[in-house]
Amino acid sequence: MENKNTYHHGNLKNALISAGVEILAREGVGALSLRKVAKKVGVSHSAPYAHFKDKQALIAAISIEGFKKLLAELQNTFEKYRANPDRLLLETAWVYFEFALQEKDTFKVMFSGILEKEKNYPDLVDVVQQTFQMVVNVVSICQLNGILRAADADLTSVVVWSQIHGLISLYLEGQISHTILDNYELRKILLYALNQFTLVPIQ
Amino acid sequence: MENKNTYHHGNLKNALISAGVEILAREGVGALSLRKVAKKVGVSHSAPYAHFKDKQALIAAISIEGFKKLLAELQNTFEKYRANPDRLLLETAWVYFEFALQEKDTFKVMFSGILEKEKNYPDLVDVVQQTFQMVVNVVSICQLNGILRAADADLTSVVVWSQIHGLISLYLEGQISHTILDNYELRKILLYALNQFTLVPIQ
DNA sequence: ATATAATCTAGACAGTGTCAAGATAGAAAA
DNA sequence: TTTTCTATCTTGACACTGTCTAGATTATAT
Repeated sequence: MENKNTYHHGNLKNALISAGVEILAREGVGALSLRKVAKKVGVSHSAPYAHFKDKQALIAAISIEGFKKLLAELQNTFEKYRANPDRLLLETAWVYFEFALQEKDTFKVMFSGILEKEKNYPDLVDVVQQTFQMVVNVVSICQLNGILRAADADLTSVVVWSQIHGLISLYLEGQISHTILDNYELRKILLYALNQFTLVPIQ
Repeated sequence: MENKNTYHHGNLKNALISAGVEILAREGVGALSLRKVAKKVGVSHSAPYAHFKDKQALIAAISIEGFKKLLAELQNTFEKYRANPDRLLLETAWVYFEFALQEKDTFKVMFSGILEKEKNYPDLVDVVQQTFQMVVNVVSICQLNGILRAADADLTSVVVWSQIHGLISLYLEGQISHTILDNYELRKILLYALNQFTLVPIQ
């Protein structure tokens, strides 16, 4: 995947992260091991320790990568729909859904509490905070345009985010019964959920 | 924990499940291993294989135990508040929160997608279905009493459940920023969330 | 150029899930 | 009761895991 001729890889840290993301996509979170990541990059099994304190640190880096990608897509959507606040909310939520569906196992890693709370990864906290800020931005615009109630934007954002996150999480875990999924497609369910929050019906 | 004198344990299957639950509570999901569970019960490292096909099967059994406990508490709450539908919704959600907070890692195991969807555990599907049915019951009563809109009870239940589940999940993962948690306690946030759904404000 | 630091390898260790072969004991059949 | 069968449990092995140490290699700074 990278230049492997030299003793020093040159870009090992990023190569390890990419390899980890690929393994997540191809084989799932259960197959993610430091040794496999190292082998995939063509480096010895303990080479990663020059760049990551432990496995958790690699997972944190992968999470950061995931959040950055999600954040970028949220920003795109924001620019695209900021003039149409009624669609902005739905499309923002939908981007979240699409990310979770496409990067199923990366999403799982990002939110499944593998990382212990004790250790704090400042860069991760940063990008999570930025991602949440995007939700706040969307909520704020919707409030200004009479689509959402004018309550505390932070509080509303947390609740809206939870709604979206809970829905896609339960869906990914297969917890939403098929009898419901047969009657309503995912986007319809999302729409119904978001319409609980809106002052004006959106579609 | 059980009679350990005889060669045959007598109640090994249940003992293994209990030991697993204890390890989850004491050391967290990262420390849950078949060998540790076996040692805790005082049995050889491969004795569990007489009762569980593999580690996933033990985890499924632990999940079932968790859902049964959650279900029992939901049923208690239902009986307690069925005459007060305005509190029923809140207290049902709160029981869900309390379970997740008390049995943090069991909750994580129940919902963190460790179990592969391919393998299906009928008993697990059963108890999950029963748990969801409790939500439907609560939602139905609330609809009959004009607390919730009279829409499809299944659809509304999925969305309400997602809201509750998303909120406590993000909280447990530490994703809800401290600036918000400093301003609002968890129950207030939950209340605000549920009031998005209700026709009449609840408190 | 030389010293220092960053990067990578090789080997080891304890712990893991899982399988195969065999020991033990309770249950069923004779 | 004795015999057979089957469920249960032990022992030993295997490949794989995360992590540590010691040392080799290369880049960087003095």
